[in-house]
Amino acid sequence: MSWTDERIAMLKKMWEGGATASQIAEELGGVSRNAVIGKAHRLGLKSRPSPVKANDKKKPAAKKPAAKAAPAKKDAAPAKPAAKAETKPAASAEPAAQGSGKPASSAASQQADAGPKAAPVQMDQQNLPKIVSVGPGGFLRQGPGDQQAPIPPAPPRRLVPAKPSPEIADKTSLLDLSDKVCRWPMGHPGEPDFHFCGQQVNPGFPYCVEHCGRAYQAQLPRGSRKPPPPLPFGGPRVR
DNA sequence: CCCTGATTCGC
DNA sequence: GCGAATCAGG
Repeated sequence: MSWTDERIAMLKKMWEGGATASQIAEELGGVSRNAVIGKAHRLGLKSRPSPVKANDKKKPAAKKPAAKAAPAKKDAAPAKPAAKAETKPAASAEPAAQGSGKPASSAASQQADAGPKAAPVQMDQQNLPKIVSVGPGGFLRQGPGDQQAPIPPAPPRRLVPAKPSPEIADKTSLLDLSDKVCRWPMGHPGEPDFHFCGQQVNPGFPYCVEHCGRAYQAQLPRGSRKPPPPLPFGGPRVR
């Protein structure tokens, strides 16, 4: 697989959106988690709340000199790493049946990218796992503190009907996203029919009125673990 | 164990 | 430029 513009765009979107490298790799398909990370770095998108980089030593000089040069090839290592528990190399799950055209409405799951600054959902990288509502894929969103009013969705006004705007007669692709259109994902990235809602947004929200209703449903805490990323792209994919 | 991202380095 | 191997923290 090569890094086409689309794939790179997808990578950026997801990476910036908070999706993990694994999720990105899985959605892109045909690439490993490492490939995604490597590419991300080469693209300059680096650093994000990395679990392994929590420490802020004033002396960054602390590297792994001894462990570096040698480990690459285990030169004189007497015993090889018995535990080569490398997780399965993401088998590219390409949609085999394309001709049948599956309904994308099955289950919207992915994220919808970082919304406008005014978006009710804050994208704080260090935010606390306060979960109270569910987003696109069923993943949980942040707490009320980050969400302002629970739901000021659509007051009165004549709201955009369910008919698509003329400007978005066709599918709204990843690259067509803007502050004006609903970013609710339809289907999954990487799939042939993946696109975004594209409706006119509910002013102040990243989604249209209809999807705001789905995005901001309150859901009280439960046994639900999984702090969820701010804007998880690879939401619980329905498989 | 699992997960995460970071880094290195041979290709 | 790419990504597997590896490292290292949670």
